[in-house]
Amino acid sequence: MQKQQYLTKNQQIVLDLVEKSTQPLKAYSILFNVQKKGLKAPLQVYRALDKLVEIGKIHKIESRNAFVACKNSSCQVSKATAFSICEVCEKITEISSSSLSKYLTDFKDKDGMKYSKYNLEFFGLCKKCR
Amino acid sequence: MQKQQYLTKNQQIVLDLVEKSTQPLKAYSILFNVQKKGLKAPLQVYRALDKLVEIGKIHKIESRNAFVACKNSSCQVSKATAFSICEVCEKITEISSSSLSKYLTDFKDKDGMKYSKYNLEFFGLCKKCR
DNA sequence: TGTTATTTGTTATATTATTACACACTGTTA
DNA sequence: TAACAGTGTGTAATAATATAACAAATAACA
Repeated sequence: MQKQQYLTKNQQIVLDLVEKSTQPLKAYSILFNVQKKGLKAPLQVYRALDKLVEIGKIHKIESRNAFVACKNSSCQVSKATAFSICEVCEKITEISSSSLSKYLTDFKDKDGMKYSKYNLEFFGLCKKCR
Repeated sequence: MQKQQYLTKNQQIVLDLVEKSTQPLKAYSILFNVQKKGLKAPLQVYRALDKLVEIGKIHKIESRNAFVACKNSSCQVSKATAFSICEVCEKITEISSSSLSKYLTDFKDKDGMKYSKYNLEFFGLCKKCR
């Protein structure tokens, strides 16, 4: 069997919700919102989220246990992510800076080790909150 | 009242344990290990961890919900952290690269926004696992 | 000594995430 | 076409991670 080409029903329902949201959503908030669509159990949501993260449609904000849709339409795989997080209003923005991603993708540590993936989270105050 | 100068008993117990460990520890594994020393409840551990993270003695590996002692003895505040994580053996190393930290500390986004703190996690395979 | 902030201990509970198992769907291949 | 492999689904139960709320103890210091 080939790798899945299209999203399944559950994955599409979850993705639609996350894409509509202007801010990151928590898993159980997603669950609450999709219960009318038939996803009754946490696992149904987590499975959809896992897949969507794997194929790069959404990202997980690790420090917040929350999920956002990937804004970068060409993003097929989630292997280089960077976010800015306002510590007051919790506004979260995906950073797309080619110089930053180039710097980090090329980064080698002391032992010359190169990494296949990274996640970066910046914290500070957004414009409004300053 | 002045900012706390020395660690409290609970904080010291938790720090000692985390410093002795060669790998990151989970909160409930810490709890299990310090129960003989009188810390019986999760909250006692979490409170100590919060404080230790705040003063930079330990860092949290967000993607793993685990805690490591800071290897950098001069690290007083935890505001710029970077780790490498092996996705096979889960070995985690704190990266101390002055060029990396300079690059990230100086990083400004499109709007010219500068951040006060960041956390970076690299994923890949360590030497042994390749 | 009285005041204030911080820390502690305790119980209960909230939040986040996974295990386990039976079954269904889809395409491959023997 | 029947067996199978891989993936996805539904469900219940439970594990793992983290916080709320409150009363009491402790430390700093005017």
